[in-house]
Amino acid sequence: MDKKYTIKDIAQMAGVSKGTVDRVLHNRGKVSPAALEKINEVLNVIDYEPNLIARNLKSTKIYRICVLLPDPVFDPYWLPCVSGIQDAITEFKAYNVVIEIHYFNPESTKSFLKTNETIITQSPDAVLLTPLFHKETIEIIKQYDDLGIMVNTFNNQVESSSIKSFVGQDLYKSGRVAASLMNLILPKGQIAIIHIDESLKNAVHMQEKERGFRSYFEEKNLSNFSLTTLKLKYSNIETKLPAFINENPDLSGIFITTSKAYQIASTLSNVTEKKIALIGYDLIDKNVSFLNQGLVHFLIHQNQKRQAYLGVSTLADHFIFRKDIPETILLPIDIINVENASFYIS
Amino acid sequence: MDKKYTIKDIAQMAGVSKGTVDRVLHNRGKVSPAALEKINEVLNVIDYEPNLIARNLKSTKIYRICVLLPDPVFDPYWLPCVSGIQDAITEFKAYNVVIEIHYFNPESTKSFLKTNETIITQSPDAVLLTPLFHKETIEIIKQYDDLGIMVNTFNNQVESSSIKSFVGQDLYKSGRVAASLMNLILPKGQIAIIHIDESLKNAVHMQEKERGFRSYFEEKNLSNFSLTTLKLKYSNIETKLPAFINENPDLSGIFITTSKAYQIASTLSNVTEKKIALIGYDLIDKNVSFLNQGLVHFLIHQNQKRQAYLGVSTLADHFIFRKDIPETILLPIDIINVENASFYIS
DNA sequence: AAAAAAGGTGTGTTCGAGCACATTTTTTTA
DNA sequence: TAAAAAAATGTGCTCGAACACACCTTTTTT
Repeated sequence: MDKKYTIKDIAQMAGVSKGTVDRVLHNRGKVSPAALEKINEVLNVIDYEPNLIARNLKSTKIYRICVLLPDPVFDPYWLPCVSGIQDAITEFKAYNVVIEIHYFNPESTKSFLKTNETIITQSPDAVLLTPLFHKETIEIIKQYDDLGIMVNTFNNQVESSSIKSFVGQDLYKSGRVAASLMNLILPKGQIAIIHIDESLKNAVHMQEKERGFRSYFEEKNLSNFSLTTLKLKYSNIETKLPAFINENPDLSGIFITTSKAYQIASTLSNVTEKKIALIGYDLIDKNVSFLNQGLVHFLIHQNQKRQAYLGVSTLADHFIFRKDIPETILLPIDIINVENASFYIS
Repeated sequence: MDKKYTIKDIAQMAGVSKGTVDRVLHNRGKVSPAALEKINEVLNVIDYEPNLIARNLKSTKIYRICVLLPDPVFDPYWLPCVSGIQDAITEFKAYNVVIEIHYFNPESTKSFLKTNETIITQSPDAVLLTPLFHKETIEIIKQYDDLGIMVNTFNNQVESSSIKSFVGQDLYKSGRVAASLMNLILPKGQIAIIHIDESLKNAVHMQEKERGFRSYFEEKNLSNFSLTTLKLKYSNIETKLPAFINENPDLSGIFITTSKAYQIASTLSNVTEKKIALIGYDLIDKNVSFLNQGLVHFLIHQNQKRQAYLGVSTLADHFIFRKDIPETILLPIDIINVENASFYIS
């Protein structure tokens, strides 16, 4: 019953040749009704699963997947993605799948567009990208779609019917998780929601997290808390943050919506002795260092490595094994404190 | 440069036949020093990676892996393992790997031994088991070793040189994680560490968690807490727990070292109105239900599904792709509260 | 009625590794 | 030096799916 049937087996059972069975299996036509019926009868009885190894061995087609990634040189946030994609490269090297990373400067739309052009000249079978620049991404995706190049996204969500799949996290919910932890650390007081970003490219990202964060406090009617939003840039943290702390003596917690918690922690430790609860995102080295020092209380792990890995591996599995590509994959919102951090760092 | 070389390519480059190349690659001998050198020269220049698909297609050998699992009928704790193994079955069905689950009654050593005998008669290539019964497991593993059957373990750790691999969690550290969360919820008071188990088969498991839990409070010198250990059985929770609560009016938190937090939560809700912080293990339905009701504050996810999956998949990867089997795989200690639970339930 | 086209079927080759076996070359022995 | 043994090397088949192509049969066209 567990026996694995081959096309040859089916041919023998149906009393035809393997060529005819092949034509039936692939709907290639040129089969008489009589033969079709005989073969279908056999197929209904047995459970035929084509041998994927044999199929793959024969196919000489090489699948090309390009990954469009912000250069980690500009932001270490993207470093784990490289490692995730390298895992995929190793895994699928044996099959006829070539995966290439193309970097762009996350601060420059021009760089983004230029790298996309390079990719288009390569005419890959699929592209995985992070839609950092909303308007430009929509344009680009349309181009890919016209060329018949499949597009998957990760990290940032963008609405487009041309996108095959999205891998990421539920940002609203992750804001709620942060809020629930903050509520555990603090009995009351003022909480600042700090967005740090040079440009506005992460705007939606950050807003969703804030929305989730606020929704928790509103829903629970926690009136002994007051929430304030603060927008900062890398360049003005050192001046604006101390000023904000002076103006808000009741401040007892800060939720940082990006991976830049370390910048807040660092500035904070120079400015005040006061114990302020910090919750941020991502296990980048500097954040973990402050976590270990006790200056950051919790980090939410967005698992970019796995996001990137899943982004390409679903594509590769689709090409090699004809697996379906799930429309959305939402990764769990991992809660990290000093005690369990080491297990998430790879 | 990325070109994939075949044995035929190497043969051509070295000016020998593919048979000779094959003998060199597999150290099968019967190769002249001259030929050896020529081939090695080529191998040093190019980066030869055998085509795993072709290798696997040829091999007619069917690998058999047996999984020895406590029947989830007796304890739903084991249910996710079944699903994890089924994932592996689906994944490796295409290759020549047959994976079978054999159930035993976790309350009966006899059942454990009997199932092992059944497995031995099947003479599989490898066995994955949960060493619930320490003494019996040691015996059994020795038997498997003598028969040349590879043994992997998961969930419970057992010392034996015959064991190839262990997949699980660092229980000491998971106790510490629980402690750090408890310390966050409570400012002070008495905390009970409750072990619930019918027999002693989980003794080591539970003790490690307790040790970790206590170590956290000792290390931090948290003198405003007092820790008490309490051992219960399924049958006497309803009587002993209320009595314990009466005797300890200062009790403000409970750490349950097994997956039976729901039993404590259920009894507690009938006995007292007092808000007692509960931290337990595992995302079984009843636990999640109490988590959603707010009666359980945190659950630590032991991810049995992934444990079981990794247990067999490392074996299958070893057989198919000759991958190394890691000696220990420690899964992350996932912190779950009501806000992020849904993402971990599959 | 002959030729052409379309329909139907089977055969044979390919992919790359692995291994059995045949063949050639070298060395040893009588 | 010839025969036997050993060593070295090459050839050819297998695994299963995919597909090209050759072949035969039936239908359509001129």
